[in-house]
Amino acid sequence: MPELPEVETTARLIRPDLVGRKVREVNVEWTRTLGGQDPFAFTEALVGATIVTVDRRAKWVRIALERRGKSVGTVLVHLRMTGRLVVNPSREEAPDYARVSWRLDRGTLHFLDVRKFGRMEFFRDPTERLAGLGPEPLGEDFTASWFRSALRGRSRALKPLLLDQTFLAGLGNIYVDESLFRAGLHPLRRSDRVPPRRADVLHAAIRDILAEAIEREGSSFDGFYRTPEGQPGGYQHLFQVYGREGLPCRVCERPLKRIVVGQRGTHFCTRCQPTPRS
DNA sequence: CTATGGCCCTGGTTGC
DNA sequence: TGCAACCAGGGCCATA
Repeated sequence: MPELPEVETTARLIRPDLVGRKVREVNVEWTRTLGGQDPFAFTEALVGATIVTVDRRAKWVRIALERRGKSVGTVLVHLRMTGRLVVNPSREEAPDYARVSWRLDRGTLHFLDVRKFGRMEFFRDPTERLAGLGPEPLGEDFTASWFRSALRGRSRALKPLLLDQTFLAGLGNIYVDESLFRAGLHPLRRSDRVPPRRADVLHAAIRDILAEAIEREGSSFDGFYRTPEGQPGGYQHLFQVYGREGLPCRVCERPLKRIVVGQRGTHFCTRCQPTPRS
């Protein structure tokens, strides 16, 4: 499932094929991908516009558009579970599971999505849509001291709190489990009971793991995530706990455990991440 | 504020 | 072999 590293990789790899391109035609094959927006209005907003930037905020890919040198809006793409963005040379037939396609003056951008949870939405000003998001884990705002007091200010279990995009933006199920393992923290530990020193370790773990995963172009393990070029990522080879239920912990060799927390599969080591007292 | 559960979706896996 | 039930899960929403 695409999380920050996979979305970052996607944005980086499609950017060179998109920046400077003009949208010639838009095809909406699955209306709900537009998240309730009218397909005609969506198409009208895009056709004739030129792509000026492609970047990422949280798990959103942002594609900014202009006309005659003036900004006209931004398309936000959320890959959710199985979404992918790929750019094909023009004239090729739309690949399987193409939900929205943009024919460009050179090539075609396809939004592929098996499970149809993904979204592609147009905003004149995307600020409001992104307003509630927490800080970027790799950004300057996400400091150890901010994190320490932010944890103290909440009293939720770490796992759901780190998944909460309004608290911290970009983590998903995989990288939360991996970060908690590296920091030696149980997923059900309450955030306000994390000692400051340990909060610092978790802070570093989150940043280091995300950076390492970006270096390896994300994680591929279930046949879904691929880079826009069709290649699997490489970080799955470095998983310590995710998807390793029953296998020996790489640190202490005790079999790893899987529980369900907030309807999410949660993987951890009972020895390296001791159970909180209450 | 926090917790829980349903919903959206489909392909792959499991169970009989 | 065939088929139905079940599962994964990010974000959002309703409810307690």
